[in-house]
Amino acid sequence: MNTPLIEQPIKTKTDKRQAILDTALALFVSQGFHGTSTASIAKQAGVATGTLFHHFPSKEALMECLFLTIKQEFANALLLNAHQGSKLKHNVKQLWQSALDWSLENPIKQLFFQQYSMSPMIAKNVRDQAMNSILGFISELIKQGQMMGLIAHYPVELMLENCHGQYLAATRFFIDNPHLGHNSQYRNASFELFWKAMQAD
Amino acid sequence: MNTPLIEQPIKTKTDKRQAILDTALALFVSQGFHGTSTASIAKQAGVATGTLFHHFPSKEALMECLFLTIKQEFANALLLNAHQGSKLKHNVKQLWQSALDWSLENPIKQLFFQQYSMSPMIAKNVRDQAMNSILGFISELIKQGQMMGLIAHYPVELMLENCHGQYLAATRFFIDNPHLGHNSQYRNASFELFWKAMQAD
Amino acid sequence: MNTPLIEQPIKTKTDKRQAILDTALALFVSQGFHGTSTASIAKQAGVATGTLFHHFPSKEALMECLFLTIKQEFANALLLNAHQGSKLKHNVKQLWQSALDWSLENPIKQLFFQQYSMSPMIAKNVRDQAMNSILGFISELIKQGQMMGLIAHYPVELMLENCHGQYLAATRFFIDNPHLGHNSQYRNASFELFWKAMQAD
Amino acid sequence: MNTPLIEQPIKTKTDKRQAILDTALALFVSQGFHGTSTASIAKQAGVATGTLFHHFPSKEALMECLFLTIKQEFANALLLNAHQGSKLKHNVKQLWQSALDWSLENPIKQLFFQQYSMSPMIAKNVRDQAMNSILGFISELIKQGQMMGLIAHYPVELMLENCHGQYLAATRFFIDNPHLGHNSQYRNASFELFWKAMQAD
DNA sequence: CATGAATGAGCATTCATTCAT
DNA sequence: TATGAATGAATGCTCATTCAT
Repeated sequence: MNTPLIEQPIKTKTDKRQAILDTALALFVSQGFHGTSTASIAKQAGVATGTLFHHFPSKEALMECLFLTIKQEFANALLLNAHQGSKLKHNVKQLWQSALDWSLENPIKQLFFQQYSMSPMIAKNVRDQAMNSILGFISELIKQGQMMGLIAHYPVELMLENCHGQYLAATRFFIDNPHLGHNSQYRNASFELFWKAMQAD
Repeated sequence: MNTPLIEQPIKTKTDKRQAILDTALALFVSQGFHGTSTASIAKQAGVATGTLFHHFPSKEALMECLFLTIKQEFANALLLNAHQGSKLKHNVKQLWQSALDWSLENPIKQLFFQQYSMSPMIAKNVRDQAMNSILGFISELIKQGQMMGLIAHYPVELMLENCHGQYLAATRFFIDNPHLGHNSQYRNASFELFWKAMQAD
Repeated sequence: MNTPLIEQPIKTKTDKRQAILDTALALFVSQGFHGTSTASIAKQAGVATGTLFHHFPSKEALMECLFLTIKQEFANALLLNAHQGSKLKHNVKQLWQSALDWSLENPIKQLFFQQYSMSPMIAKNVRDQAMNSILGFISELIKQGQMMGLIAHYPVELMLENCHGQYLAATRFFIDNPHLGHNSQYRNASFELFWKAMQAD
Repeated sequence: MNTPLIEQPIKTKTDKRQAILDTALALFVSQGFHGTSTASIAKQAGVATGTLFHHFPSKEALMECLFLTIKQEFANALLLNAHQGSKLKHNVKQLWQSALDWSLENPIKQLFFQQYSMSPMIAKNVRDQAMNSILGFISELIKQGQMMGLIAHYPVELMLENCHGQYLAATRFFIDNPHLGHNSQYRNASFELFWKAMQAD
């Protein structure tokens, strides 16, 4: 980036759209969806109110886009680090760590999930779609583990919901206690709790 | 107004207050807090708009009252059935079953928790207070179990959060799949997942 | 109504509703429906913006109410002065004069009709309903005249539309030229044009 | 951009201007002036939003241009078929038929007149100008007929307004009842009503 | 000439809350 | 206590118009 003679804040078109998304994320998390006016998003993003509606047909659509974008980001982070080693437990632990890492590196986005993953703010079909695309992958892992005799034989849907619940609980804990986020005792404990629930006896 | 010859259904003061609470519960769950206007609560409860504000100083206060009332109801249901038998696992299972039962018998109230237990709608201190009053009791159980060597020695706060997460996951599952609510295979599975996570090796 | 010690401008509930209707009439005529904001109606009527929506569910509903109210007023004025004499032409002339008089006494309301009677602003069914309730009465007169051999035998619907068209033209003329409104030469001419079209040869 | 080998449908400048006018006509009639956004006109005309403003300085100017263009078209159609025969009634009938024909062949444009000829949408001077240029011609016909003793001696301005009113009524009727548009009984009736009003006794 | 992203004033409507009765 | 008409600030969204490319 070379220093221009005169500092000019130039925003490309993509920048504006992204600025709106970034600002919306921050405000939705800190003030809630209804507590955040479209005017305040636009203002803080440095664009006109009309611009928001040029890029997103409605406030709800903006929220939906935000949700799907972040979910995808999370899914990418998980898959990127997923090793297909021969030891299932090791693979699962890797996954768990990646998920924890992502949430610690993106605390705002994680808070966004905590608040909106189950809220009626986001249309049920969008929620389910996003969820299934990730949990579908976990679902396969569980079935595979059961066939190998490494994972307990409980109904898969129940186990999936349980995985999700334990993951949300763990991130909630680490975000409320950020100084423990890299404490291996706590991180291992969180995984062990999870794994003990899942493993075959 | 003279005394009518024919008895007319008269709502006592307490009735009106309760009608407002009941209606608010139903509407907050189905339409969300912000999606529910005080006018609609009053109308559906069969009272005037002003009446709501005679009983509750504000919409937020009404929500807070609702939240605390239901939490207390839940706590009462748990404690009522809590046996202090000698076998810890049995006691815990009893507790788990009571909690599941309550959520199945009060699905609307459970949905209310799912939606609002972690939402910024309810002031953090109120949320924490309600939570600790119940989890305080669970916390004691865990410590006791650890001392007896029956429960794994992970940090208690982490375990507490995990308990809560697993409970929310289980009720979410059973409310989404009501026909499995009394299927003992699923109910036992949900407890086993939980207990395996908690138990000492 | 006794004189209060201190003159207080008190508006009863009905007053406010009526003030809104009156103001809306004046503004819709002078600035058009879309050119008139609900805020300006409320302000000029001396009420809060919310009050307008307390009495009318929407701006369109306000317009519809205005339209039907004025149409009814017009119909009442016509019927009030309708004599059932034995001479048809005399009766019809009486009617024509009453209609002209009403429009001259209520120029704003007449302008309202000129602007909105055929505009898509008012739902077609509302327009037709209002129209038929008055034209139904005219329709009977025409049929009766035809049976008596006093009115030409053209299709009734066509004659009705023609009556309406001539009436609008006449009032347009007199409102554009107010000084001729009571000039009997012009008034008689307007009636003669009309009657000659209608009469049997 | 190099010359393409294959001919591609290219819109010439005039095409785009005309496309905008055509689209505006259709939309103004079906949705009203205020109900039609310039963006929607541009989109449906297949041009960019900015293009509309290259051809017309404002939405109002577009409307004015549309109005004058169509009025001229109508005037041309009338004059084209106007025979200057020796029998006045025959000439007038010819004119009436031409006018009816034009309105039946151009129903959208006729609806445009019905909606906007008297609306405050179009500046009064533009309206009057367009009107007089045509009615000036009619005005001459009336005076001529009066001098020949064929047309009744009422004030000319009143008769002009009456002509216009009857014409609007007739086209309204035929557009609402398209199947009668070529029924000679109805067409003749519409003329006879008109002519009887005008003719000298 | 043509484009379409950007603008920001303006609008209809909502809603928690008040208060005279 | 109970009522419900009245309030007016706040909000999501629209749209004619501009301008850099």
